[in-house]
Amino acid sequence: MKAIELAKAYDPASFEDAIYAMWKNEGHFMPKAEKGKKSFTIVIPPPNVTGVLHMGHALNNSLQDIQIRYRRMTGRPTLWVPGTDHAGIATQNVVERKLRKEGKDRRQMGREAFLEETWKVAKEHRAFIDNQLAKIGASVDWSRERFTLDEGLSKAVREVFVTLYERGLIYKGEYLVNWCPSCGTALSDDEVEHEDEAGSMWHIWYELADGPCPECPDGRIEIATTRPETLLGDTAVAAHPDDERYKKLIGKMLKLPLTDRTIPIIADAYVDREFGTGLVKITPAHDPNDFEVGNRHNLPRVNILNPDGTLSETVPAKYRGLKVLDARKLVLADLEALGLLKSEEKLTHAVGHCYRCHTSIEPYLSEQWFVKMKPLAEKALKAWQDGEVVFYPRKWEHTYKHWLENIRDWCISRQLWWGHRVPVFYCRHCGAVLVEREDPTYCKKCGSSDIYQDEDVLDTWFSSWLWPFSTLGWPRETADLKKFYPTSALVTAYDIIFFWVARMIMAGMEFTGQSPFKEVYIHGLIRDKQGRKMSKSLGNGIDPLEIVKEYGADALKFTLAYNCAAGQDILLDRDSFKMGSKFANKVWNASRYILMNLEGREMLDPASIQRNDTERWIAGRFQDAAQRVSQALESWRFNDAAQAAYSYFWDDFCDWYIEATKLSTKFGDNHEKDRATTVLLSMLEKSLRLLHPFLPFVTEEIYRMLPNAKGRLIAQPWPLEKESVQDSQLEASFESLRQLVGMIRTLRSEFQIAPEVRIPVDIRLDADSPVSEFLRRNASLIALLVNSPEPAFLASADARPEKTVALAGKGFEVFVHVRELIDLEKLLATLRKDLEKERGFAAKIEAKLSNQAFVSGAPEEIVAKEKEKLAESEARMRKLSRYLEELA
RNA sequence: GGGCGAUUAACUCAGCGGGAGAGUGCUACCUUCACACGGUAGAAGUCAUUGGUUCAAAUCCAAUAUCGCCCA
Repeated sequence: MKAIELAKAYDPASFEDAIYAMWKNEGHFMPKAEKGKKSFTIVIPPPNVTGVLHMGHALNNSLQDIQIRYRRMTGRPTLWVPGTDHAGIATQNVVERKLRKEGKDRRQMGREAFLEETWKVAKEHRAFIDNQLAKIGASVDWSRERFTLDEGLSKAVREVFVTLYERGLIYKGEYLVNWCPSCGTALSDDEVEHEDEAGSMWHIWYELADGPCPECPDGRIEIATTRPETLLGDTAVAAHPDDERYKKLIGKMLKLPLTDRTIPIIADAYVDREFGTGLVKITPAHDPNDFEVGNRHNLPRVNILNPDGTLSETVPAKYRGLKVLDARKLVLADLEALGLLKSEEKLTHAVGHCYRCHTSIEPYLSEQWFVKMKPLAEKALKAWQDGEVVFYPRKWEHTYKHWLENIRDWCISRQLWWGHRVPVFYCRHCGAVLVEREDPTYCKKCGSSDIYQDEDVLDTWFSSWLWPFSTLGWPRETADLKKFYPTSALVTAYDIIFFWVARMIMAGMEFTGQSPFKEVYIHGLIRDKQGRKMSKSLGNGIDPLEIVKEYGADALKFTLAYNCAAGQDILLDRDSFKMGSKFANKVWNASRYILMNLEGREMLDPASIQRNDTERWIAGRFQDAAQRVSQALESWRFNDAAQAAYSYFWDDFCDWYIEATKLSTKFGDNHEKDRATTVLLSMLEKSLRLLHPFLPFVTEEIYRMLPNAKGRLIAQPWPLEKESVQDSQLEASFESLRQLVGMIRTLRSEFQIAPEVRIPVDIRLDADSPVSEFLRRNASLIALLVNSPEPAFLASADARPEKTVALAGKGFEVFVHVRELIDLEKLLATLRKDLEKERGFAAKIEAKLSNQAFVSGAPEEIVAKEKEKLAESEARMRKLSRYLEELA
């Protein structure tokens, strides 16, 4: 063979793009048809089409990619469906902002022109996101990429809307909804973020219309509110029916301040007698609870707001057109002037904000479309109870359950243009409501063709909740749907369990009769080292593409996986990614070393090869690692998987195995060199397969150079063998060798013996030592690893050689010929310290063993282990004491 | 108010019943063999506090404190 020269430094930028293109062009991302193998499918959580992938996406997609690559290698037909989400509000905001900069306005443009513009922007952004996914190495099947506004997915939305309508689960009605005055649309409850804000509780006097009376000599009552401007929409004041203080006032009328209206005092059990004065102003059009009270008492609803959040025609002229906060100031000032403002106390209270633009949400009375959620939620709950869907970690199932059990109807109409238009038509002639699978051209009821479509669009989540099956072709019975649905797993962060995960399960149960995925893996969020969420406003975000540029996609992926412990948030800074980068570099250089030494070597027939101790040992370590990685990935424990791979490759493969092979490759004869090289190449090839899911690019790049490569690494079988090659005897023997080498190295280091100084070493084997054969057999290896001439072996009865420093091993002693090189006092101190430590250890075990409760209570094997530990410790103490005596 | 998590080495975190671990950082020595993005060796922790269960507790239970998240 010829030597193969890899570049001296690992430089991911020089090959990652080419490798990705190669995988893609060769069709490796598409599922292979394997008979008899169960498919493995993941649908990507679709990012917002106008968004930019942040570190959270990088984590999410890295984890999916690791799973997908692992399952693909196990031979299952594996599919990862990519795609994006049209993100109604967010996208419309982006485009409107852009238009404003150009001096345009969507209303002037008209719906059609606006949508055309939005499609253009969406397409550009989508290409950008696709590129980002490719950069981080996501092995998604691009031929199946979907967008929530695609024709097929829109069909699914239509089908679902009409079906739910037919089943009586969709209705239209005038209710209080969460209104974002800035976005100009209704939002669902889940789209409102509550945040504590500093506010005030104002106490206001309401005067009785008929003046003072025996029940209220003061002629006025006190109410408290955090939103004084809404008093303009009050239609009653309520007290608890059993509240003795106000019983006699029920039915009396009040002058509503600042207006010429009068409102009644009513009784309703909703009022909390303990709170404030026990009297509550009732504003049915601006508070959810008041809305209910209003319904019970048939109160009028006075909607004081316009859709843009300014005060409407229903309020006195001076307040009209003011924004809520300005109106509040003016109302307070006017109340003050009238002597009706009793007091103000500061408090903090939770205020709802729009999850897209962060504007304060107003409860707003309007006509909207809703989905009746109870029946859907029941099915989703049952699916979970029946074990059809399992969460990793399990704790998120509580969140899921709690949300479903307390679910409220879902407001699905949005006052936007960008999205799936509500598929409802109205007849101008007879007022009929037409909900059909195809757009009607005339009214089915009266035959008139004077019909028009609802202006609103549907909530984006109304299309994303269908994602796992709509992407596979539903409602058509496609081959993909049959083969890949239900999908295997969903990978997402916990912040969208409500928005998305629970709703997908509901939709899956309702429309396909099964849970859309079997497993839900919930990972944490990425935060900075101070634990703060990464955000644009804080400027503490880390752009995954910059990390890819600086360290490579493998470093990004590996670092994220290594730090991804079940259910925990991940705290990172830029430097954290050095970890993955260093590991990739290590893999690169270990491979470089092996490949650069192929000159003149010949590959031997693997069947003819006799493996030496180290080679059998590393094979065992490899199997152990493969097993641990597999198990960890099967149970979604990414950090365990990454750590097992890491410590195998670095601590075992590089530090011991490769080092040990130098004995053969540097000092062996040609046949021995060929033999060792053949084994090395085989172990490297297997190791690359094991590492591939975590470091796909660098492993594939190296694999291309391997003389023993077969095709592409991405398509190679997962290297876990069924038969165990582990040998605990061999493990233990190798452990002794490591101990022996470690002790000598420590001595050299502590007494500052230069590395190039070769020091002779004798090894005295204990009488019954189980490792004597092993150590004798590996004498040359020991010599190589500690830089000594080949050690001489002594029997237990042999005398200690002169002028040596003694070291106590397990089953052996080492005599190092360096007495004249070292400081006697220091050596004595070291020995005393060791002995002291050993005594402390032995004393603890003795105490345990002399405790009758322990001996009788603990399992036998534990007691036996303790006895063995004590015996070992005693043997070591005997050796150490002897060394001290000899020195004295 | 209800729920969930966290508290382990200077930092970021694993471990979750049987002698305290990793990565980074730190110290010493080494640019000689693939890697200084390296090697070898080392220092570093009353596992938040207080009780309890157990032969045995960082690990299980209870309370407390601090921090964080979700829901109302």
